[in-house]
Amino acid sequence: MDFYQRMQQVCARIPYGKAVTYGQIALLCGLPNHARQVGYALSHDRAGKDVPAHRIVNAKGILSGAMAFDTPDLQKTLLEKEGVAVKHTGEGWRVDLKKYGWKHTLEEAEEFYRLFQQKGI
DNA sequence: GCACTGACGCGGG
DNA sequence: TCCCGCGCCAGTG
Repeated sequence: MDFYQRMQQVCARIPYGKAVTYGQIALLCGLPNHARQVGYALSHDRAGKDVPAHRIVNAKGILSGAMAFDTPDLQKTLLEKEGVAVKHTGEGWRVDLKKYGWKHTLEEAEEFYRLFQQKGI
């Protein structure tokens, strides 16, 4: 099970209407400090094309919007369609991670990873 | 092997 | 909260 396969498994478990950060994805894969690889993987479709990439944002909750989607507003549109409020700020479109974040604490993330390991993934 | 790149993260002020 | 600097690491040429 390599990094990209794990990523696919983790991404597939992101709940509808929630947002997660790159760093959390890496952590849930059991590989801390690999946030950049998560971004790389998504932008190059290394983790499969059916992952909910629009639910992945950076640590501040800012949408990448780096033309990685077909249209610049696609990520924002998809999130709003799921009931996630997206607010425009100086840095770009931002979601409230306090409200819509999937995992809020390190403990929750570690617990999730333990369950992941038990399944042999 | 080397240098550079990037959908990033974090601590300090 | 915002801004800044430094750290991080697989891919790529």
